[in-house]
Amino acid sequence: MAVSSNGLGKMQLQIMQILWERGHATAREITEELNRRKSEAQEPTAHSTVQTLLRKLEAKGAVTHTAQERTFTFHPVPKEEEVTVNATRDLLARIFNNSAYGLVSHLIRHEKISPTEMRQLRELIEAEGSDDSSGGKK
Amino acid sequence: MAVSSNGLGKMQLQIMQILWERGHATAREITEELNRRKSEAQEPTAHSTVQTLLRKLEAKGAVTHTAQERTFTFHPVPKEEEVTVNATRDLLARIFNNSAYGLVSHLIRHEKISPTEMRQLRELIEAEGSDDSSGGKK
DNA sequence: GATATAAGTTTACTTGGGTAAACGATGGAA
DNA sequence: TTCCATCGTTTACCCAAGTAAACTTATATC
Repeated sequence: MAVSSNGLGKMQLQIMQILWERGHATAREITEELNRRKSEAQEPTAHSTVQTLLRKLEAKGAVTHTAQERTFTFHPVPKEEEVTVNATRDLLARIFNNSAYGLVSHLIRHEKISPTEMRQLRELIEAEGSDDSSGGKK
Repeated sequence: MAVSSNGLGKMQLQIMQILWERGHATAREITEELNRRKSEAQEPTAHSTVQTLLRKLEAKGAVTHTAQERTFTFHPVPKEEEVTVNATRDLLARIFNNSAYGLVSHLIRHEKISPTEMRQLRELIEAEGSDDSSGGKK
């Protein structure tokens, strides 16, 4: 394995994201959307590459397909949230010693957060801090 | 490439972490520390594997070495913070559409944060929110 | 009906991470 | 002085991701 311990590579993740947004898509649609998203100037991804990636995604159970005539429509299997949770936990474990606090303080120190977002964040934390039964945790 | 777009694999990152902690170390020290850290029950990593990894790390400029007699002492090249920033930005870009706020709110919703940490977090955000000149940002 | 088009399938290659045995050299122990 | 432990080096796999051409088949078109 490699990258992100979601079990999904960079391209694979992008394909999943397209599927999550649309609900489902054909290989052709995915190829086009993928290339629409990358800035011109960089090589578009070949359609056959996308098909190979879909194949590998299906092999590992990340997508399924249904057939319309002779065209496949692909459906995402894992929920986006699940992948998000895994990817985040991976970073947490690998870099922040499983300290969510460590990650947040890193973000505040090193990443730009607009005043608006800062305010929202404050509200979020106020709410969560005073009411511990908000139910989101795991 | 793969995993984490720090340009460092899982093992490579662990080696770097040991080097950051100690400042420097021999291959043998790294192997031992690495295996000390993994729970018994799982296979220790062979020393030659560690040497190969060090070699690859050196090839990509992540470590350098100095020789004492016929033993190499390895030194980390990038700062830990730099790698942390990159790994975090990678997650941010790939999963959270570059929204630090999105990541933080995800953490609050899905990861356990102790009341103590929650309080520290609140303080951190209060401080940052009211005083914008804390200098950490980039 | 011949053919271009487009879908899926097969095959193949590159790169990078991880794993580790085999090998050569050297220095200390017996 | 011989031999073993230990360096570092060389060599060799395996696997996953990514890339994509080549191939097969079927359909729609001229």
